[in-house]
Amino acid sequence: MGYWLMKSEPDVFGIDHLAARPDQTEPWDGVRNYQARNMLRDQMKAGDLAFFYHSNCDPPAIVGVVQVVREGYPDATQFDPEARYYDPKSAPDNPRWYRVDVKLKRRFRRDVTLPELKTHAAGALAGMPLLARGNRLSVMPVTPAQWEFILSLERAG
DNA sequence: GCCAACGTTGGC
DNA sequence: GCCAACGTTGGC
Repeated sequence: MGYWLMKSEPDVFGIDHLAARPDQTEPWDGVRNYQARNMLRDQMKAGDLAFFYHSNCDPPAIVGVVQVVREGYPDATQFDPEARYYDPKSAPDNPRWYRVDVKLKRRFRRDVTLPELKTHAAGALAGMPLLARGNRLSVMPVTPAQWEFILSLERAG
């Protein structure tokens, strides 16, 4: 089973929005970066777990866990001229962008903030893309060891 | 609100 | 194919 981290801005679509959705499930759409697209399309499997990360807020933090409940399929918003994420260069017979469906698994007992994560950047979380300078990937892999360590941080707080 | 980092675009 | 210009991300 794979582990991931997925970023979203709480003002746009935060964990509260996900919690309010029917069946607490939502398509994770609007990803318009090829590296992230490849992970959504090719690597994320049903049953995989992901940290839900709030970005562009104070403080940025991991706030919960979601589960992939539908594997990669074409992101319909790319074909909708009214949609914010419309991509006129993407052809319906050869979709450029993909999404997965995620379901809220649980909220963290407490937020595990980016500053807290950073205190382990040279230790247990070394090499984590989230902590790399200038990182902008909105979907990224998490190793099993990193996953367990972050859960231990949550429990320790 | 600022700005560094990064990906994409498009002229050549 | 190079690279400058531009737009976006996201921490601060």
